[in-house]
Amino acid sequence: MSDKRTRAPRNTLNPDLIVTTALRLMTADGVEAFSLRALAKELGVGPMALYTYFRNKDELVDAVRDHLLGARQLSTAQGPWQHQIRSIATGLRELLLEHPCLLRILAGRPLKGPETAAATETVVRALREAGFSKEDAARAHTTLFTFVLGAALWESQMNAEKQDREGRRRLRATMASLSEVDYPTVVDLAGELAATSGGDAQFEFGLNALIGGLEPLLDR
Amino acid sequence: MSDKRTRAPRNTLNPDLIVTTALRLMTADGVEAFSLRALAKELGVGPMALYTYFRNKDELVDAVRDHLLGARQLSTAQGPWQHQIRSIATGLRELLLEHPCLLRILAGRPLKGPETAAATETVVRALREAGFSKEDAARAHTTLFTFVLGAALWESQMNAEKQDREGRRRLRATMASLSEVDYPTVVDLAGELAATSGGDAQFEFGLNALIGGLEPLLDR
DNA sequence: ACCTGAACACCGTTCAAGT
DNA sequence: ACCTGAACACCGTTCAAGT
Repeated sequence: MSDKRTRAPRNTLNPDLIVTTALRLMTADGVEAFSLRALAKELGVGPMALYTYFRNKDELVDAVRDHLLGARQLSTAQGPWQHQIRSIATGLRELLLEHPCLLRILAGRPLKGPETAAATETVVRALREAGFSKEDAARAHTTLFTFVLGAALWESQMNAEKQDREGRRRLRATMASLSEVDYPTVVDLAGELAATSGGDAQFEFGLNALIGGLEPLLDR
Repeated sequence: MSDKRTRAPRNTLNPDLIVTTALRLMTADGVEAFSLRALAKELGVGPMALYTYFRNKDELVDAVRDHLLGARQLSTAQGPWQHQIRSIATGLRELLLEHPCLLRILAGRPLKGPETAAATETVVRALREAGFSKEDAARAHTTLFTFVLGAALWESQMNAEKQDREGRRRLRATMASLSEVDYPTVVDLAGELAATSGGDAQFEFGLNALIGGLEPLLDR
């Protein structure tokens, strides 16, 4: 792609092209492997060309994050609050699993911007309309968000580990190495615990527990 | 400390010294800033000296993680299952907040080893003795773990952002920039939402909801 | 305004070599 | 066994300079 013999023409670049290409590289090789130099080479320009559009690497990564958060349109589920927040949470998990790089970006830096305001609005409005207090609605929202983040992060990591057979071997070897004397219950539940490393059923179990635990707050 | 004039004497290094020093550097400057070269300089040796004890950087980071996970002794709380798992979860959160680098390590790679078998044993045993099914006990355990991970990760990041006044300014500016027309509920709950970015109360809210949501499973 | 090349101060890791 | 120095193939970013 990159033809280093000629100077890149003017306006080869624009923010959107940069972000899209960056996302492609991150998806292919992972966020940790992503570098400005590799991106520049892919775009057929020198590394410094990127600095016309982004002040530094962090800003570019933030732009990729905002691109992904903005692309997916929100669930507009109606009905009971349980159904509404379940729908938002499920949608967020799907987005995060579809784009592991987004997950890593979120796990690596705080959200400073209004990138998630729309999702937050839907969640807290559903809760407020259902009758939750201001404080409970706010706390429930963030609990939901951090749960989805943690669950997706863990699931994504375990999926990555299970990609190669070496990883699967390590996981099995670890379980087999556990002393039945020291950890009798863990050994007894080995199969069940292994099944919790990901999947829809595991996520829904947690989500159901969380939602179920919020219901009593309405009676206060 | 590092006296580059003379050759480092034999056995200046040992795994424990390396891990302890690495942890100190990570705590001071963050995991992302941590490098083998900086560690070697701090120890007064060449970078390659470390390779006698660890195959590569990842293995050393894993060793730091295992060091931290092994150091803290587990809660041995007795009594109702709710109290036992609450105690484990609270202890894990404290450990993670005390050592943000551990949090970043856990968020960055799967646990392959039996590092957390003791904590898992306590949780699943408490649940099994309370009458939960094998599957529910396993799922509840992982739900609890991922919730603590996500909550601590988010809290830790928001804390970091609020460290410097620039970060606090950004957070306030973000909230102020939100349109009351588009996000009326978010604007209305601005104060309450800001209060959910961390703290014991926020964590306990989520933990209570989760535990409360597990209770009905006992009646099936 | 938009892209470049050279340079700086870093990385992790391999390889061959000292003691 | 334990530590070294030189080298390789990378980084992000600054600075001065082209067009």
